[in-house]
Amino acid sequence: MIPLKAIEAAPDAVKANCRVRGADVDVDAILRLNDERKTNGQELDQVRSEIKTFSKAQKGAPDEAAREHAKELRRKENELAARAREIEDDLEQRVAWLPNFLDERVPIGGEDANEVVREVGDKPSFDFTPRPHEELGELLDLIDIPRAVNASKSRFYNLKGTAVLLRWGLARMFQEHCAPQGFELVAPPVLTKDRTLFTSGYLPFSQKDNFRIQDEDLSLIGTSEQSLLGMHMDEVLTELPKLYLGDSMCFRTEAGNYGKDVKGILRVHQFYKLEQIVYCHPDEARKWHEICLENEEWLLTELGIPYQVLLMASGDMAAPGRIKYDVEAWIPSQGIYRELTSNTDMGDYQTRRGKIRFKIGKEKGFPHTISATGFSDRILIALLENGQRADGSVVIPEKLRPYMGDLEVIEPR
RNA sequence: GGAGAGGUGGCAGAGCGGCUGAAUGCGCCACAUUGCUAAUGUGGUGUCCUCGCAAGGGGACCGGGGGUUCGAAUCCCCCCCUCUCCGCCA
Repeated sequence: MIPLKAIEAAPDAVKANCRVRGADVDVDAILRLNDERKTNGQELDQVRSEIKTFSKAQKGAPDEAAREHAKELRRKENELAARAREIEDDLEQRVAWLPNFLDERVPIGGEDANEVVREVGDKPSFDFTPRPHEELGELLDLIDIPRAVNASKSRFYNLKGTAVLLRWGLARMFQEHCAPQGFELVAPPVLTKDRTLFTSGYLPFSQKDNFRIQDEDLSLIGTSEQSLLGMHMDEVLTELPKLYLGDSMCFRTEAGNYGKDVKGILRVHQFYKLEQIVYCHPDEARKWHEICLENEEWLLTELGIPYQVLLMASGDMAAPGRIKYDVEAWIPSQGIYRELTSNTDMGDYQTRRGKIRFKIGKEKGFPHTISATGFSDRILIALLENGQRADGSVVIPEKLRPYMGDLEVIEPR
């Protein structure tokens, strides 16, 4: 949420930001409404003040003329109050659509303007044609898509046997790495109300991305980020940073992605994710943004998965973001890097929306938030494909073995 | 799902039509006292909107929304939430 004061102070900067981020918001209308809100509010306060002093002078006895006068004041008050509500609703709606300001490091442009920060790891070379993960998954009895489709619909999958152990093992491994930094596990509700989605900045922007429960003010979360922001709405935090690892299933409609990545488990309606959520002092946001990225990279390095880090361009970032890194893993069957994790610094955009404040000593303000994937089920794609051998078996990375009962290789059944 | 109770400041807890932005206690801050700590005393201690250079002024907020009234934290209606008992249940 961009505060009204900031819009008043620098309307041109807000307009420029909208232009760069492709947001169609009428900033002048906001300014006009804001002015009207003030003048209308002043009249309202004036009338209310009159009502107050008048009724205070009343001292019990209600005479006819006095009543008429008071009723007239009340009529005026109702009128002005109704108008105030209209103005505020309109204003709120419009302001809600304003995207966050960008960090100065963000490259301006579309997908093509994304910058490769670094490439890490050696891409495996195979003396056979590497199989795509969905084939390996079937061969090794790890992923059963047809039967999940049978029970649900397309874009669902059954994770089976050792694959579930992989998920658990990875979660444990990542958690053990992050815990000493202060990250605390939270397995939150996967259904949240609209206000929570608004706070995290998913509403009103991506209305269609969440599955909605009929006749309820509840939607399935697309990421535990949503729950973990809703968690602290209206709170005044007295300690920062607050570091969480959100453990949850995530649900996405993938509306508008028909025909895209239909094979395998890259783009699905439901998946598991361990998410790093940071609430921190504004001065520390940059530091934690980098730490979260290091954590993501740590895991991939430990697993020997080649990856690249991308600094995302303005056009490739959702409205709440100030700056975002994506980490993409090498996918041998496709011969390209694909997004595995995503790490966004939201500034105070979300905490302002959710009225999440901090008060530490004499200092008050809105904490900054960072949402960064730890890992999600997508990592299995990279794990299987990069670890595969000619016979379809998959070698488990050494560092992961302790979490897998020392299992070294997953063999075809 | 059925029956009852309740939602007040950072917390606990009064108030149940005007003198209440709200008693009292705890916490917190400042000052005083004090070898240190503890204890004690005095004062202060919410958020938001708005006018003002400032000092300061006006307004809103006692779960949310509507209503009654000259006047509502207090009365009425609707919704949400919490607790207790019963039922059901992984």
